[in-house]
Amino acid sequence: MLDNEPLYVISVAARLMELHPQTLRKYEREGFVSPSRTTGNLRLYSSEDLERLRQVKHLVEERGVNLAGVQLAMDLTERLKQVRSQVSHLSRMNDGRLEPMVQQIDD
Amino acid sequence: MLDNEPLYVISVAARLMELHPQTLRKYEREGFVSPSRTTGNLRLYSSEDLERLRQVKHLVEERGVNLAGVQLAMDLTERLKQVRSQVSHLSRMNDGRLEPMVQQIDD
DNA sequence: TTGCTCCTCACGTCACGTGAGGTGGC
DNA sequence: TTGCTCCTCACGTCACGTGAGGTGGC
Repeated sequence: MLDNEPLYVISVAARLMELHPQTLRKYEREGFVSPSRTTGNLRLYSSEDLERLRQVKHLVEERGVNLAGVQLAMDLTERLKQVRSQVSHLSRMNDGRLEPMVQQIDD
Repeated sequence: MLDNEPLYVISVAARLMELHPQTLRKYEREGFVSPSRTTGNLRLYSSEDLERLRQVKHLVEERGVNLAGVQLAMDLTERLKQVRSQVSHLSRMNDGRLEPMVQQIDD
């Protein structure tokens, strides 16, 4: 985390994300995001927090997934990311002699 | 598909799966399962169909995922399966010299 | 004929978003 | 003080499961 990273209180974060402040609090309760706090207990959202919120918002609004589904999808996406990094590691060990078997599809 | 594979009409499939017949029809409408049909248009569920239903039932009942989330989870699981097969292929090419970087976690 | 199947429509329940209400400290 | 924040409670809406109702063919 950078020292001069911008941080946003909930009203600003909510406006930036076009989400209701109560929704941000709910997503925190669900464990999707963990904003830091001021000594006065006010939430401070980092760019990283906003990025997480963007992912959740996309799954909920665009894809109609409920919060249990968001949880699962983020777990699976994380695993996929790990296994893909393993593929890229193994490919490098193979000195570029192999073609990828599976094309990466991004959505 | 085997010739002598057992097939079940909806009442039997529903009893085996402990799901309401209307729920089976709904899951078909959602594209989670595609039972074959008799010439008289009756649904016939194969063991493969039941396995798909088992997965859906698990995600819905145990994990609380809605149907949009089930769709997404099954897509991601399929991709994970493909990438993992790629890992195992690459590992074999490496002649067993490498340790796996990532442990497979099954749930 | 009986008991199944097909379909559509409707209702109860629950999750989720969001507003209200009361509090307290920059 | 004002306008924010904190929290909890409550309500409207929508998705989903499931029942009813009417049909038709093994």
